[in-house]
Amino acid sequence: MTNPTGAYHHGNLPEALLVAVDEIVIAQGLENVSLRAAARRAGVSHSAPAHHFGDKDGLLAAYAEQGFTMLADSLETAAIEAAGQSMIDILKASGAAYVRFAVEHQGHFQAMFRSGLDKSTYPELAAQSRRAFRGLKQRVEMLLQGGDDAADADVVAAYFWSIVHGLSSLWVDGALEYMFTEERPERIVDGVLSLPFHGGAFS
Amino acid sequence: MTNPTGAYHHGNLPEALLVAVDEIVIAQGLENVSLRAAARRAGVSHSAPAHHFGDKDGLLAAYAEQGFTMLADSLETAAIEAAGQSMIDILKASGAAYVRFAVEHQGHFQAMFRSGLDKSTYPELAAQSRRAFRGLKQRVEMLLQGGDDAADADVVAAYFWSIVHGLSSLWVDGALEYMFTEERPERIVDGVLSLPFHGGAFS
DNA sequence: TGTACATCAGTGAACGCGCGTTCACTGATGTAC
DNA sequence: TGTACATCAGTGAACGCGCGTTCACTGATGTAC
Repeated sequence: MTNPTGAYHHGNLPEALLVAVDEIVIAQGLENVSLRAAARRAGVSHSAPAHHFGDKDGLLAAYAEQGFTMLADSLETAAIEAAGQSMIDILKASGAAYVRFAVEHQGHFQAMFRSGLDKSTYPELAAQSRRAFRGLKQRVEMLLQGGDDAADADVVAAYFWSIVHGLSSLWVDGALEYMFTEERPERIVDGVLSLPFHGGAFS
Repeated sequence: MTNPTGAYHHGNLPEALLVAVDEIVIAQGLENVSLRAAARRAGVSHSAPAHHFGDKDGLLAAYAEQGFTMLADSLETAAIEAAGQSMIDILKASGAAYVRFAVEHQGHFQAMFRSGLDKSTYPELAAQSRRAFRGLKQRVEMLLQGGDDAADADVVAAYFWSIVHGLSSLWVDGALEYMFTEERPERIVDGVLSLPFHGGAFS
């Protein structure tokens, strides 16, 4: 009887704990996430999280998986909304969605790539991360089919992924703002996303 | 009289502690660095590190600063060695040096961008990070001077930086190998670094 | 050549804290009959 | 309509651990005279 509503049963504790984790990562960093801190924020006893997630890694894996699910959904939505435009514009929209996701869900983004979790231990986490990447790669392959270049799809996919992941990482870690003090990050990102297939072999 | 040589004075404890930090980050992750663990590895008492670095953040800041110094030096060396080649090739060599640094010094790379240290508290850290970035930016500006495009130097610098930083991050976090299981990361990186100014406006 | 002394480098005990995990438990819910 | 019972959700005490930081200290070094 310690949670906000006064009820013994929380109602949706797993979800509430994931929200708590997100708040902690944003406010105090990924390294300060703990089962006890999440429980505190959710207003339950310190041992409640283990009941749902097993252990600390289980909690982090669920949080990261939630992130990959959201990212994959965002990329899908962006591609659908850009349908009918040129392949280059569809890719630009996907890239913008990737960076937007990273910035709007900085906590998830960090957990997804930096938690050091072994994906083979968490099959659902692995599945969602592959789903997120698969969409990007498919669109790169569609772009290449239109061209007359014998470009390597893996290399071009890695090229595009590096750009959007690099922008995301630099922004999330404060490096973009630190190095371009007079620019709004949004403007930088928009400018960069116009360059990848500019001129040359891909247009 | 507890250190390896049996001497009370260590000789070069600050440097030995930075080596210890590096080993810890590589073996156990950035989040497991502690003053006590570093002291243990260096074979000194747990309170010795504070004597040289003040507190934990001081130790991490010194480690990150060492990283930026090495990165700036590497980029400088790469540019000097590529002197005489085309601006595009000089940039490609710089990008390769950036990624090589990140992979060969994964511990430093993580501390440099992910430690969450406030650079205004550590002026030397700030200075070295700016020095590293300045070289990259200057070479991008030299490339643009040669072209007839009114490209925005900040945007092109961010573009190039995103690519090399994205490649580095994805590699360091294991994502490159996870997503391209049949490829050697070296081949992916080499391929990607051939694309940025391929064809079009920059050639 | 020796001695006094200042300075620097590292020690070790102590403190309070937050952590992950375990476990016997209790409260709440839902279902079979 | 009620009751017995199984199951699920969350509690709270306890454990051992590693941590950052402080502080009075001791050992080693170097320098002035």
